[in-house]
Amino acid sequence: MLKCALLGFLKYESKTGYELKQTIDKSTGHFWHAKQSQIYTTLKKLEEDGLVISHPEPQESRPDRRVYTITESGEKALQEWLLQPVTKLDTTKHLLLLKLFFSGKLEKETILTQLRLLRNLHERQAELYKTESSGFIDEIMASQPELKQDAYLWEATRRFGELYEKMYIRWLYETITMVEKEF
Amino acid sequence: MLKCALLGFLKYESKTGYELKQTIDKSTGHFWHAKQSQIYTTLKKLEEDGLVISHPEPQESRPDRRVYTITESGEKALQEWLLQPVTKLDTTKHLLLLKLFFSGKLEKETILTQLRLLRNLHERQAELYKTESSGFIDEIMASQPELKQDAYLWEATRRFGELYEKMYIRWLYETITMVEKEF
DNA sequence: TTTTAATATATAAATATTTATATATAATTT
DNA sequence: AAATTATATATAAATATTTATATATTAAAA
Repeated sequence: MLKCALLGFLKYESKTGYELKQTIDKSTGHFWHAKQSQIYTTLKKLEEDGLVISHPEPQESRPDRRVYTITESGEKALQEWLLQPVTKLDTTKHLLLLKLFFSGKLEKETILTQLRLLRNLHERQAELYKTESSGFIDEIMASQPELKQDAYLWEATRRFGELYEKMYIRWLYETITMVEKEF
Repeated sequence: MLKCALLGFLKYESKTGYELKQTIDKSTGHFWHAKQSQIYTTLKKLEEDGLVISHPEPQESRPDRRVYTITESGEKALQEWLLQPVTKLDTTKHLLLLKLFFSGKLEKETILTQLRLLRNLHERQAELYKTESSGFIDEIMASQPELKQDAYLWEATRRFGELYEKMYIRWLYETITMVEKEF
């Protein structure tokens, strides 16, 4: 699936693996991330499949960069993927829940410390989503009005993160209270 | 990490790969799932590492089963893992969000159809969490009171699923409304 | 009563992902 | 001025996960 994500970004503009990593971290990072190494190997596979082409770009002060460009065949593959609807729930993995599930014999304080630690992390993350906030739709509509719909959808994914963190924090408070009372 | 999950289950009781698959599907499935093939290969690795041992159990009417039992060394590994706190947010992957992120140029109706389809799926899932509900804590406390704390934590993971689906559905309604208005 | 579906058991091959490592320059700190 | 950290570029090896396939019995449907 990372293949499709990379095609998605390259549709907007040609990029190097390094730049794609930066872009992903700042945009889809919270719902679709990738390590740099995966990006590089996936780009290679995309090129083998003819969905992108690359050319090296000499630089004076840095190692040469390899810039990837989506091909026509790549655009077709992207479009096909976009049109194919998602028909199953995501099966996500929650390490904290897994650990908690098996923590019945741990000390009360061990569990509470864990839950409070996570609460801090999620509260910080929730702040990030809020400050990242939605002002950028107006900016984009002023500078690149052809991206209006894109901007609304990007905002929707940010909003998901915001709601998700709120929900998570609420659950952590509930669960902390429960452990304090019942353990 | 599946290794640890399997150890967690085997700590309660020895099981075959097949049984572990059933157990996971009914308990941790919504926050930690695994394919049968992964369970079998992971059990093999656990045995190589000496964290479980297995013995074949002949059956008349079915192929022999191989029953896995946690070893002392496995219990130690499990305990170590449980005590090591989670210090990072999960980086989950949301296929719908990824697709939506790149869907700015699709037809309004294509996007709405996709979002409504997902809403149906999530509403069904939300129902499942509600009916699965929390009555089982009382049952367990009556039959196996030594599992009281375990039961409360299991219930907490179910509760997470319930809140998560509520949040997801709320976001879907919001997003559908936004697309109806802005596209 | 033959076929199909469900139960129970697993392996092989392919794909995806992470961790560790490598190289070279620029900027910053000691 | 030397050491450290950050930027920019990637590859190799290991691990995790999914998809496809295999086998044998029982129960259910046609």
